[in-house]
Amino acid sequence: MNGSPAKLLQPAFFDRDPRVVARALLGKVLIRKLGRRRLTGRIVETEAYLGSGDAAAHATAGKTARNAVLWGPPGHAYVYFIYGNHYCLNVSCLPDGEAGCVLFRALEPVDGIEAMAAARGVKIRNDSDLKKISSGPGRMTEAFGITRDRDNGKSLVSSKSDLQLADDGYRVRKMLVTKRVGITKSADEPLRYVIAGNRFVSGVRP
DNA sequence: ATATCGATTATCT
DNA sequence: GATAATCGATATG
Repeated sequence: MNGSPAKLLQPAFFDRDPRVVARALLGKVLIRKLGRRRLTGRIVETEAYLGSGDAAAHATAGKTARNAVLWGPPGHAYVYFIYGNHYCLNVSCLPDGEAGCVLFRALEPVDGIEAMAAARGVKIRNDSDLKKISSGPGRMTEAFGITRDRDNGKSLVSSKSDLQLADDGYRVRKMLVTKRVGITKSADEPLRYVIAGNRFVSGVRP
């Protein structure tokens, strides 16, 4: 449990440019409700994907069955399968009819750490093993049991949803902006946002 | 410490 | 038939 009660984010939070939303999401929490238990992770790394003009975005080639959620109302989950192995979670941005999203790349485990570690198949022997739970887009979806069948198109801002985004009052001190990871097109755009110094950011750290 | 590579499948050319 | 918003294992310095 957490000291301050987490407040569910509103649809209007996501009815903005993905770059604004991606920054604003740092420090917020992702919650998976499992009966009376819950998994919680703090968002420490995001990337913005825009509409037309962003060659790296799935929206760039137009609307298809796979990416239709991107054109839907803001605050909904866009989940896709990648590299034959992994799911990635995004949240739709901008008003209904406009495409754009934020990719979640890493979470700091908060609640349900044992359950998440089990879902990932990792044993927590020491402090650094915690990073294996949800530091990476494919890792965090596995920890949360996020799949396309289960979660694609689902609202992340409904009190009835089992997957939610909320604000628990945490304040981000400093944020860094870098290039996005793992893409070949539009690879130099500064659209990745991380909480400075947070050890759960994906990749190698100094 | 960094580098390379195989896994495995939905989607698009 | 090629590619992909990745991960984990293995090899090498």
